Amino acid sequence: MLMKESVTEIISRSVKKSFPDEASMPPVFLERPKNRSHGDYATNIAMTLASKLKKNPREIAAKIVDNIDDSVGIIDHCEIAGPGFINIILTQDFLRNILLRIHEEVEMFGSGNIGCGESVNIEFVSANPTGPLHVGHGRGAAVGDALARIMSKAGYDVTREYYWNDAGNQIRNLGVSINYRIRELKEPAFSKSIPFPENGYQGDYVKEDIAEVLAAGASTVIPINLGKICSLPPEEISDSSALTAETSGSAGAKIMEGKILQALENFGGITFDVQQSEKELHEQRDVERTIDYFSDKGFIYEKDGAKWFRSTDFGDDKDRVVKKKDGSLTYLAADIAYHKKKLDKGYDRIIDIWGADHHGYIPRVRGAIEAMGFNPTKFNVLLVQMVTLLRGGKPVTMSKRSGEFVTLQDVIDEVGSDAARFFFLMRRYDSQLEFDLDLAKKTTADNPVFYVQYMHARICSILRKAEEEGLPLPSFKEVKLNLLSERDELNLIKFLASFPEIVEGSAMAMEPHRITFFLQDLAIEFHSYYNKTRIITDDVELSKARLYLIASIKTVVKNALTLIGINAPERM
RNA sequence: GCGCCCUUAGCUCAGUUGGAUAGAGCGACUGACUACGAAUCAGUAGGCCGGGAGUUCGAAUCUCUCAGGGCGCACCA
Repeated sequence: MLMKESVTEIISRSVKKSFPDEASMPPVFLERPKNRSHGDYATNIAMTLASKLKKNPREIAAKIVDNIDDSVGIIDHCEIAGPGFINIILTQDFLRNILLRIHEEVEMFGSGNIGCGESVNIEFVSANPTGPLHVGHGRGAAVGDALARIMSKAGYDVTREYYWNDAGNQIRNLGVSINYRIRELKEPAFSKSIPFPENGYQGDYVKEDIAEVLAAGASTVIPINLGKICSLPPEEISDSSALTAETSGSAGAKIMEGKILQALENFGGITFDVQQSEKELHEQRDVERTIDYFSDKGFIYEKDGAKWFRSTDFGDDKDRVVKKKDGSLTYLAADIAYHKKKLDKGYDRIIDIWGADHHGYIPRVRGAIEAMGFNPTKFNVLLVQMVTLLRGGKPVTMSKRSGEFVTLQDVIDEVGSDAARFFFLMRRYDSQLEFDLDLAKKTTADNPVFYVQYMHARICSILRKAEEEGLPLPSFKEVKLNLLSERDELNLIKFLASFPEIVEGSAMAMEPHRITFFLQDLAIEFHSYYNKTRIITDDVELSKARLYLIASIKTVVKNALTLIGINAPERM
């Protein structure tokens, strides 16, 4: 049980005991006061009861405090402050015993069950397989992966999913781009007479990662007809309706999918439980069936030769086409089928992580979800804001059209996976992020990721040193924890004790950045403590107690870093 | 034109259900190495929480309005 829960329960019991005649009482909420002199926890319950009971909040508070029955010895004492806050001060013994729990639970410390096994599907990245991942995708990946880890830790049953948009026009556009590059490889003069396809993908990867591979016959996943591509009349190379375009596009997409998954693997080992292909939804007629299902329910009508989803019935500002005049299905149609498939699997909650530029798309998908009878509040879209890379204090210019952009892999190669992950999680996901590449590489305290990892390495170093001096990490029985009586030491213990609550709050609010902030705050506290306090002293008992403390810190730091997919180095 | 998000210290940002004197980091300035990692630490300065109105015991937080910035408004994906 969380420390906070135990305290909440004690206060709740006292509230009931103080006012037994009241049928219903508002729940007790505890907060951590910003000001440390206001205790370890504070509650405003007396103030919220004041209007209901028509009494002075301070009187109510006094009564509640009087009726507190704390047999376990968690609460040292309470103070009534200001307009009627109850400030709660915990006993030092109770706090110190948290260290025992950390040493017992090790990597499990921080786990909780606020999720109650609720099944959650988190879909993230889902970048189109028409090009490499760029920095924006990297942020989505960092957020999604961390959220999945955090929610798992908090007791949710998490499924991680990637949706491949491997069908439609963009794949054919990729196909004509590939065909053009293949032709160019085979006939060096080709590009002089025929211009590059208008909607084509200009990036070098089309040439280097796809066309060269296919031209060499190296990919066998989807066979392409090289002879046909090379014998096409030159003006038809840009014809995206040609079968060769689709085949080459699919072959190229397969190659890109591999590259994307590899980049994610390199990014702190991001993997997925489920990968859903859009093409497959079409091939298995899931999309057609979903439209039929919507038709049966009366959500579809025909106008101007197209089929429309009546999304305005569900809060959208206009109805949306699902089947075009030419008989082809829209992207939305497939996406509805895709979400139906997820819902049919029975998830309690669906979380989609999208780039913020897709926000206009939410009402129609939410509408479709509501139309399927799913509670729309269980469908969450996290919109991840854009990233600006800075080098030398100046934004790095990127243009998707010309194919000049910095890929996620480039950033990983330059600053490392750990720093990239940390930087992507240094802000709330919904605020724009400035990513300073120079800062991310620095090995000084200015660089937050370094500063945090250094805390871990430093602790490891001290523990090694202690061991060399014949002071191995003591067991709980050999430690006199009451020697940890410095203010800094108790503060550090409080930090560690709050970790499970941080995880819980982070999971419930779906805000991974809270873990990053927690780590930075803890690092400040630790480095400061280290600087004014010697861990290894002539006093063996005191040294043992302090070693026990810093070993606890090490465990919590490692657990927190793991939640955001970052290594906890023993040496740097 | 309509819709969504944003505006907090010089810069980049936190601020959990509305709570007490609004917090960090960076940058700036002043200090600390016979040391378990100075790859660090201690201290100082810096604010009308974009403006205005409302809701209430109480607002950075909720509502309205105005200004400034970003992003969307396809039978594209």
